[in-house]
Amino acid sequence: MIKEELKEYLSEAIQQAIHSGALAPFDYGDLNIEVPRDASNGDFSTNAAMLLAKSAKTAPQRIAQNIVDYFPQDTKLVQSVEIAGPGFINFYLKDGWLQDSLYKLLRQGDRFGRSNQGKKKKVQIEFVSANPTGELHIGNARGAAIGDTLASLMSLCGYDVKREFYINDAGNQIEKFGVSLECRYLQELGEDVPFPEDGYVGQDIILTMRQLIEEQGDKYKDMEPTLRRELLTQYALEKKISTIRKALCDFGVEYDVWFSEQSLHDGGAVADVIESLKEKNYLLEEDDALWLDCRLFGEAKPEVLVRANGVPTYYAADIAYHDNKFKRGFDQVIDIWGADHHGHVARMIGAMEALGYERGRLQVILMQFVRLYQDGELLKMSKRTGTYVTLEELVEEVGRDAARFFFVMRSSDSLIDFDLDLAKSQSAENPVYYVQYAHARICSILSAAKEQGYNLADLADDKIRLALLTDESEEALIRKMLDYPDEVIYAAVHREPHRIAAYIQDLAGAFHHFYNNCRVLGEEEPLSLARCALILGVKTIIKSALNAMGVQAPEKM
RNA sequence: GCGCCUAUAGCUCAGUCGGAUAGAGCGCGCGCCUCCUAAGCGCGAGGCCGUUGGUUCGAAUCCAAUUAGGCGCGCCA
Repeated sequence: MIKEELKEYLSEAIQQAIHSGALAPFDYGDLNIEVPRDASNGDFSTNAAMLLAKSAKTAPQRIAQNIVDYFPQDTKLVQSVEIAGPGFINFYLKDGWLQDSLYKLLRQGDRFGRSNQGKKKKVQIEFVSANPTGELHIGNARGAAIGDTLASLMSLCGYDVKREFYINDAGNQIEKFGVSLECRYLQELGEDVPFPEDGYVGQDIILTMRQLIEEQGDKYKDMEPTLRRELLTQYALEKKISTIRKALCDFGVEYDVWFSEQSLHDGGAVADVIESLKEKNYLLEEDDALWLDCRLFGEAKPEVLVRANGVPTYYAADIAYHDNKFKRGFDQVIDIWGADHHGHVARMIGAMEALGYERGRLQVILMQFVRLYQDGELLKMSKRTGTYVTLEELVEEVGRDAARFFFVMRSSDSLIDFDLDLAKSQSAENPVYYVQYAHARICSILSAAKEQGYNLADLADDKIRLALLTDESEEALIRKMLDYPDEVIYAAVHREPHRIAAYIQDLAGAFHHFYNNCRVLGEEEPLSLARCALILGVKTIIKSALNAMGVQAPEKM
């Protein structure tokens, strides 16, 4: 809000300078106001003069001087404007602006941090979408943490966000799954059946079949194999999906939609989308298979859509799925995939373009892998062989809050080495506790204040003398608090949820610094009340940010 | 071989369309609880921002090359 105001003054100054002939007319785009790292460079600053030097064909210093000369004199906000370094323009605001801003922040309460950046644009975020043939592993946990947090942040920014899980309940994997299930089923009934070489050796599917036998006995034993596999698969999928749903729910993630791949085949959507690609002349027939000519949108080679055996590929189904997303009216579709799906990105985006959807409406965020170490050895994770650490185990080991914070705080571009042996000790050192501790401390102070008879009913009232908050640590804290809405927007717009984790650590740090510098209780009442108001604001922001990350904000620790 | 991601303090990582003296946590050294939660705070040591070249007023950030690691390049998903 202050940045916007400064931007207007700045733009006014440039126009005045041009109008009076001090500067030759030129185009200036979006002006950038930032908060200097070092407060001695002003409360706010802009590098506009340096950026404009080229298009204005004038030295940065001269532009800066002209802007300063024509800067509005009588604003209620700005105390002074000066030029520094190679052409920075630094703004110093009038005393009390921080405290006034804090007042506005407090009036907004838990709406502080929300914005209309997204203008209710309809956004769908698809994440995790793990094969329902096994349990969720630690890599899925990362995707869950990132996707859910991004969704929350975008919601705060005024996007209309839906979370979606795509269930791969069709195709080859499911066939193999069925064969493995059938084999385990028969083995559990005492038959000597060899286990398929590429089957799913996980213990979990043995347990699932055991459960089936307990519930329904051996009634599938003499059934026709194809039908039997189908029924066993159906049974196991339901179990698996509900297990997955529960694990995610325990991890704090709830989806709006669980979308079945099979439904796309059954409903004819796959056939339809192939037909429309055919009409647009994107298809080739070769070796009895049907290919999408990806070269038409810049890819190296065609890709199979329908195999020689008549079965559509995963790619074909995924095109139909994304077509379906846009047909449901989403303006923006975001997928979060593991790095191993990298090769799939360009051809999915290309296929959407081929279908006539504007480039940019589908965006894919790739996350690098989580590598697991144990006893210094790399563990190869594989769902098929059943060697992986599950989401449940992770939550049990390190706790949901620590796990979510850990995954959200790292950029999705970074490869994570996760050492199981250190997981627990790491969790004790996890920065999440630093942030939660700040929240708990505040709660404790506020409840003590209440006990001591302070009236905390309306700390956002204009009778609270926020002007008393002039300690260096108080002002630094307020500055940090004021950053929150911009941080949320930045994280949401750039799809970088890890930034909010970094921000909230900074905020907690500023609070702890304040705590060690100033006493809240036991001062003269007006000051104590002002400080109560201050920390209430901090608490609100921490809670909002942790909530977006799916992390608890405890009242006590 | 081709494509994508990564390389910043001893370790794990941030670093805002290129901007002012490159930051945090952990670990290490010193100090701070008669006081609202010491899961905290303060001070200090620790950097060729992988390497080389380029772009410009200015590069950890952009471009090229190169080295190392991860991932992908299937009628798998």
